[in-house]
Amino acid sequence: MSLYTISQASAEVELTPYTLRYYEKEGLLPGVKKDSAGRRNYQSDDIQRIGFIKCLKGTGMSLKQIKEYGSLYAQGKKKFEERNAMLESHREKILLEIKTQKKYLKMVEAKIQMKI
Amino acid sequence: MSLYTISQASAEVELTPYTLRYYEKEGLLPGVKKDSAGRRNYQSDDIQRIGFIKCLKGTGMSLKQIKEYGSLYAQGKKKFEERNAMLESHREKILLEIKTQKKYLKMVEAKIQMKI
DNA sequence: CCTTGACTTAGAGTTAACTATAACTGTTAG
DNA sequence: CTAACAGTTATAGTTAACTCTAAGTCAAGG
Repeated sequence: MSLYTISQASAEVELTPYTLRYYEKEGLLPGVKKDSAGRRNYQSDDIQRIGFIKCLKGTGMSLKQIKEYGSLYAQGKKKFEERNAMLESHREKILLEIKTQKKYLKMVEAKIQMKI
Repeated sequence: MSLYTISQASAEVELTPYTLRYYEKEGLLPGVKKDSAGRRNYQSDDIQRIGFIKCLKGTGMSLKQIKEYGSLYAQGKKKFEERNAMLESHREKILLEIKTQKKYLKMVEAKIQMKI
């Protein structure tokens, strides 16, 4: 099925309908189609987009920056360099974050081993 | 006997004096000594504690839970089991988080490779 | 003695990201 | 036909974690 109501989309992407509307209102998810009664109809393309938003957000990008990324994306080829630079630098951030998490993991494990 | 003023401690742990006072007010950092004029004197032990708070916070534990952990810690041996269970489950959370970050990293890298 | 500056407290303000409410509308089952 | 239901909007409220302000204290240097 390629069409989702807001509650189906909500279940699919594991975000509440509130959050989906909020993301749209904030401009993170432009162009969601609506039916004749004004109800949102999420396409599988929208689901993909939300998936990537979750990825960026889950790696510490703010909604503001995600919106910025989306806007570059919407501007197509001419903003390709800028958009990719953004992803590259975000990639570095994730790598660093993983490194930090591993360091912290060691600290927690050391504390567990202490047995005091 | 290394002693730190709040601004020295702030520089040492890379948290603002505001944040240090806030943590103390919230009960995350009980027992910080003060001099005769009422000014905080952080001991190297306090610096260690703040380091571990940063570790827990940096791995997604809420200040509320960190406070809870600290309170178990303060109750010594009798709460050892409970405290260690908390760390063990937090350890699992970190492992999962690292896994998720790696997945997201792959997604970002895939997007970079797309070149579109 | 006086000013400067680093501290103190209580409490107010800020920000991000939701989360909920109220009032309303169109769809569908009985 | 109508009641329940799932959606809509605009707007208000919540939460976590700071961050700042105001008013005051204290010690040291000139």
